[in-house]
Amino acid sequence: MKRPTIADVARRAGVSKGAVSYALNGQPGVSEVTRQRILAIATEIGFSPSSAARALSAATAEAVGLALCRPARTLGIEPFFMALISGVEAELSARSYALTLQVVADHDAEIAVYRRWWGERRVDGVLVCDLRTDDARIPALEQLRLPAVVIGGPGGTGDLASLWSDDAAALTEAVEYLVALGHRRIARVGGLPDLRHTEIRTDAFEAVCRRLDLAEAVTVFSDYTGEEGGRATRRLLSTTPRPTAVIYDNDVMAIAGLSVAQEMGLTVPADLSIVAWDDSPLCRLVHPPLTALGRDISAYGAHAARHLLGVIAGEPATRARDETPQLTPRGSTAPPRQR
Amino acid sequence: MKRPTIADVARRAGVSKGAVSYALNGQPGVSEVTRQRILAIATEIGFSPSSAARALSAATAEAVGLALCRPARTLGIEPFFMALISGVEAELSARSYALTLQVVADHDAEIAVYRRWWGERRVDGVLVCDLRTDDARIPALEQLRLPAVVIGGPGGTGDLASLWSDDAAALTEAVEYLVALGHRRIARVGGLPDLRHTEIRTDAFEAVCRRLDLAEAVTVFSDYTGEEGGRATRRLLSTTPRPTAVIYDNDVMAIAGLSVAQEMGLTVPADLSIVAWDDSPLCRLVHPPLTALGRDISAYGAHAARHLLGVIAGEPATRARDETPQLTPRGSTAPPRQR
DNA sequence: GACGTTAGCTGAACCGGATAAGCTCAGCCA
DNA sequence: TGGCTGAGCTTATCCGGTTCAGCTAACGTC
Repeated sequence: MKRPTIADVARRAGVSKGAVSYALNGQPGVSEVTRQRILAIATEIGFSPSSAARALSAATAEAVGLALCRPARTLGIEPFFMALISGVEAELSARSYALTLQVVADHDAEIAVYRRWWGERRVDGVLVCDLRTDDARIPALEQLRLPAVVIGGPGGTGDLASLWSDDAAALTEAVEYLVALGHRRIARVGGLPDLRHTEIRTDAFEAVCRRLDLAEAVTVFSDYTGEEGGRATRRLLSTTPRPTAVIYDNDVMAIAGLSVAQEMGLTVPADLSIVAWDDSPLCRLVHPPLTALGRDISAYGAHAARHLLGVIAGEPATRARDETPQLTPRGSTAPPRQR
Repeated sequence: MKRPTIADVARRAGVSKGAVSYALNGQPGVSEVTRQRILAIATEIGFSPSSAARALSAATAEAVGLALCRPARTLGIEPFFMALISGVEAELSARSYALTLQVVADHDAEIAVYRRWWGERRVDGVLVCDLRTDDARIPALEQLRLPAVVIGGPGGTGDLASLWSDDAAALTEAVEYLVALGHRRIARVGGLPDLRHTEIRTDAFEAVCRRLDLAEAVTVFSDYTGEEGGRATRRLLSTTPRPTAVIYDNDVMAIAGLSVAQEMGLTVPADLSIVAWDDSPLCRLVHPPLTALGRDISAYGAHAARHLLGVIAGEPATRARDETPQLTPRGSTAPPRQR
């Protein structure tokens, strides 16, 4: 089966290539009668314009890039990325943009990918995940002038467009909720310490603990895997006095923490309350179901994609705020047992 | 920052565009001295050839497509796809192929995407997931002559290349293992019934139950979500006599099943043994950790990608077999309690 | 009836590579 | 010395679109 080109359509319609181009792109320059005839023929022979040819002359790739910089090991487990991607995709495919994905080992490799994509004109813009403090990708992208939307912040995104959610407010709400239940010793299992949102959450945690006059705000850092989450939990639960509540920076670690607590003979929520970030179906799978700070991650991805398409179209690079994560109380939180 | 083109390199090297092209692609036609000079200049000004221009003249996109046809709801939870994608990616990026991803609603939409990709010359080939019995995508791809590798089978893949793993053997092994522990009433929570691999597993399940003279081989079909997996489990555990072991078609349903069993006051594994497919870190997160049929899904993806690149290069479309899933016994299986 | 005006189209240039064909010149041989 | 060869380059063409300049015929205007 031969792929039809614009010349095939032109020949069958008895017009020039240019006329076909005008007709298909809704440009003036052809009569309505001719346009309809050309459209009918194009549909009939199943013509879709070569993305390469279009990219070459229009200098636009009709594609958006996403580089994921996490080891395959942790990529799979967290539902976060897949949900994000499906949201991004929904927005992109509605405007027939393609999504180009690349898994990279570290930030240097990621910057190299951006540089290559830019040189190859393979993408019109990129989405940047997992913002770090003092992130080398930001100046690199600014220098390339490659349209980008940073998913993260606020702060540390340079002059690039960004999309952030108010993690500080969400964490504060979670702590206040636990305090309202009667908790005074609250600990936290954080994510990778050099990620910007870990820093934001840690600062917020310390601030609210100070404000509410709680015991020292202990944060143990981890790497989002179940193993590390379990280990961190074991360490926290071995201190005296033991915390009566733990907030986890993702769902996978929270589930591992729940397992560890039960293994150590503690009853959740009577002996230990657990709050997870990244509410996902996983949180409802376990027993008791986990109280979680969640938001619609698909919508977050869609929002980011929409924002990026705007920047590509030439809109100013603004900092947009997405919805604040909402606390959904479930069975894993309760007043602490009186002792 | 202006993107350098081949003309820029040519100008700085004092040669023609053609000479640069020969030099960069390792073709004869330039002296070694000139080649080195051109390469040095290309590196210096950070030149990478426009993928669009190359695609246009070479008629190759240097990209592979993957359409995911599951609702966003279930896509996120299962680690399977993300692991598969990271394996595919590792193989592709090593040969500087890009991966183009698209999430679609159903098979008709997926076929439309293939048709568009083909017309746009956007991809050189595609990976096909979630093979169904009597799958409309197979004839569509054959008709387009779009290189493809079907992940699934055996059987039902037409003349397309495919990659399959011996699910029948794996399921048989799991049943034999449970029988060796002393189980006689084994049930199964299957995936979507019109998926080819569900059919294969169901057939294998019925065959081994007949051979070992077990009670009727009951399979309850589900949709891979935790909700449905839990519901199916509740139904199975309410029958009399109750099964003493359940095999689940994915990890998420198995975890939900574990939760339901514990909620109903059953002890796992004393009252109920549980076996999960798709061994993933999730299986080790819960308590007790789940006995699982697992394989290296990243490697599976890499294998599929390698196979597809071969087909694109013109190798015959063969049916390759990947490693058979291995049973990893953990805490969720034990001899049934004597009653 | 001569003269704009404009709608509706054509022809050609262009995007940035790959590549076939052609040109130049050194080296070699008769 | 002239002809032949082949290495090493240049030139021109092509891929399949977009877009601009230009052409033609119909129409309105005074």
